[in-house]
Amino acid sequence: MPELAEVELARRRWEPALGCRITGVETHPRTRVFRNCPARTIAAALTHATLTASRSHGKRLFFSFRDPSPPRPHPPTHLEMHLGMAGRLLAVPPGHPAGRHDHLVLRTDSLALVFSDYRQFGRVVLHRAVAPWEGLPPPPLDPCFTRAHLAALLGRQSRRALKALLLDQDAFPGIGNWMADEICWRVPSHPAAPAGTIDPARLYRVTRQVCRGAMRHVADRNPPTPAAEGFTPGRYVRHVPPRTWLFQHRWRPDGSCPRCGSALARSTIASRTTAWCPACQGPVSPRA
DNA sequence: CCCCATGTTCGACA
DNA sequence: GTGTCGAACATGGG
Repeated sequence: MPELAEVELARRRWEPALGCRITGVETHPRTRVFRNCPARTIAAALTHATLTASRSHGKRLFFSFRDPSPPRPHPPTHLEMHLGMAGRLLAVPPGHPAGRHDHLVLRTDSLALVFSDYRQFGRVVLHRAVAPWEGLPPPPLDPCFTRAHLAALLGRQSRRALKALLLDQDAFPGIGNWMADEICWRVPSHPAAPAGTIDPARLYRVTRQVCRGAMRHVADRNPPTPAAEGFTPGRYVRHVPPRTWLFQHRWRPDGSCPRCGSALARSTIASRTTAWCPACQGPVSPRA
């Protein structure tokens, strides 16, 4: 699921509970999403706390909580989540029972907030610190992600394949496999082309276009919660980018380029299945 | 049974 | 130090 727009959508799904007090916390009896942190520690930190803020940063999510009890200054509580390959955040009716793949359920009076992940590649990390998101590299839609910043990236890693660089979360936080292909296709440039051969201004424009478009089509058009009362996880709708995007064609066995109609090529580049248009982007990997 | 999957991490290796 | 690659993680779908 989750690249930056899906992650932002996940954040919005929990947003209706802003200002709500957590009345109870349930954790899956056998889960690895908390990694080394005992589930009891998570539950203890969040029970009776109030959800005060949330933010998404690339593929990371942060939820901030205010502790009720001690009036003493103490380290703030932040919950960081990563959705891995199959993680989802849902808001369901308050009494909704935890399902087989629900690893964390935060109960409030009006909603239950669920972290669900059947593959368990996701993770949930408890931070007891001030602003754990500080110092992270800027995602493409961050004001700090400037043309100069991108040009410096391309210069520093000029020999790396463009796709490998796009997938590097220290360089392009929030870009994943499908957005990387979408960006290469729009530049247009072969995914294996050395980063140093790419025009920084062009890549900057296309990267921002794809990120903004993904936000519009995926995060903005999918409502945070289903409209109907008595909703269940299955009632969530799913909007994806339109057919003018490579996204809609990349997995079809007979997929063709939405720009020129040529048959798409598919092979493994940067260790990931990659789709591209041989006519628009070149049939083989160019050399530096 | 086989293969694949919008991700990250770790160890091996050129 | 660089950069790449395969395996592992756990589960479901074709």
